[in-house]
Amino acid sequence: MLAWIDQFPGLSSLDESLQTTLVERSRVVTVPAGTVIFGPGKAPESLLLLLEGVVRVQQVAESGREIVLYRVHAHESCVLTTACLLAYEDYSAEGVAETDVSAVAIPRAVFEDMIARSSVFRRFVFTAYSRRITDLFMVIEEVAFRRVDIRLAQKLLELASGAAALDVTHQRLAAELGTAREVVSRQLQEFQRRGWVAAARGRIEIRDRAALEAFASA
Amino acid sequence: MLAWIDQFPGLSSLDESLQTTLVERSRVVTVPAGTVIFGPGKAPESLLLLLEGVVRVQQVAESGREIVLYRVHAHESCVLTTACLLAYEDYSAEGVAETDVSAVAIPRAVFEDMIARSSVFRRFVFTAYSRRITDLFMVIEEVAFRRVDIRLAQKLLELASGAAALDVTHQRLAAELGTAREVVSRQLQEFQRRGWVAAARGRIEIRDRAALEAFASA
DNA sequence: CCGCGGTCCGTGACATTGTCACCGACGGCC
DNA sequence: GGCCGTCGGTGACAATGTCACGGACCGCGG
Repeated sequence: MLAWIDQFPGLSSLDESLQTTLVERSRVVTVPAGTVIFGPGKAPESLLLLLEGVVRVQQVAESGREIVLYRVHAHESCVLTTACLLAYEDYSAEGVAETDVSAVAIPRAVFEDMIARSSVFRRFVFTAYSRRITDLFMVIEEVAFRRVDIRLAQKLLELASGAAALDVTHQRLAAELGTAREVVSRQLQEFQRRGWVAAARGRIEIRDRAALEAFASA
Repeated sequence: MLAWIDQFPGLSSLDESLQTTLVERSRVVTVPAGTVIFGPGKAPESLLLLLEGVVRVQQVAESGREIVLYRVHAHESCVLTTACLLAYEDYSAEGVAETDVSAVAIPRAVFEDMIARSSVFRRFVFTAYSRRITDLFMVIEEVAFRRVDIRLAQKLLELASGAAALDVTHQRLAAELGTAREVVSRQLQEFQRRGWVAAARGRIEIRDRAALEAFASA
């Protein structure tokens, strides 16, 4: 039952004995879509390595406005927020299971032990860290310096990921971008006027991908 | 010459032998104000622990717009950006010495060694990490959700830090907040009209701290 | 002393984005 | 069918960002 380790390239070169330790001292958990995995007042007690599903990490303001910081996909880990919570207290981001999720939970003590014993594990953790931090830098750059119409076009393409349509509400798109619903609605109308998309309740169809892509990279 | 370790509360409980190792295998460096310590195309090869001075970490967009992410003060470390660079490559933030800086430079190999050998050192590093990440979350929240007039008032009070006046240009304030100079100029005029501040070329005098504070916390 | 170049700041017109207060449409559900 | 919650559209307005200026100020060399 060492199977899951193979899903994490950064861990496959761990010593045989450490692999065994890691597998024996962790357990696989599953949570249904929509679960708040961690957040203010709900510190995780383990480091999660995702086997299946997607976790969305977002920030919620008192005003109710939201912004998505990044997503953790299968074969990635929640290091940043987790380790953050291990060391420090106050906190405002939350992680939500976007789909049903299964993950390996590594208890804090095991995490510390592995960090101490394995340079491979250290590299795994620090690499994951730096990738997330780079994501945060990108979010800051986007929010501070880029126009919302451009960002919306990018986000539509990203969420569609090749499909011809995506099921998403204006409110959700606004939360992705950290803006207001009305702004998204207006921009979508404009996109629609230009024939780039077609909108229906909770659904957006991509009509002219090329044009959207050109606009998104402007 | 174990003196500098005492300046870092998180390290003072290190084993005697590890303290010695750390001091022997690192060296103290000094850089003049204005130096770009790290940035795109200039990866640091060491972890820096600041003994004296302030390092400003900021992001610069192609458009020339800037935003300050956080500052590293004496008795803190540059873990985030440094370890980030140790593990991962592309990067867009830069660190600038705001004052003359003296710091302990811990080479990468020593850093890794200490992480492996000392739980105290690990705690020191992860705590510093999480503090910075919390800073980044705050920046995102500020930029995405808060009004610039409020943020400007906060920033003025923060930069003045008790003094009656501060020497800073509108351009610099704009970079602190990630906005445009014109916006700062307009807001400062409004503050001046209300009698809260008095502005001169490169200098802002705080006239009514109480009012500013009240406004900043609104 | 004067001129000169660079930095710093002010300004008006305009585009973009955010906020507020609505309203109607639509979809389940009893 | 009526009710209710979600979803999206709208207009007016405020806040913020952009652009293109121009003038004030500073240090410096002639």
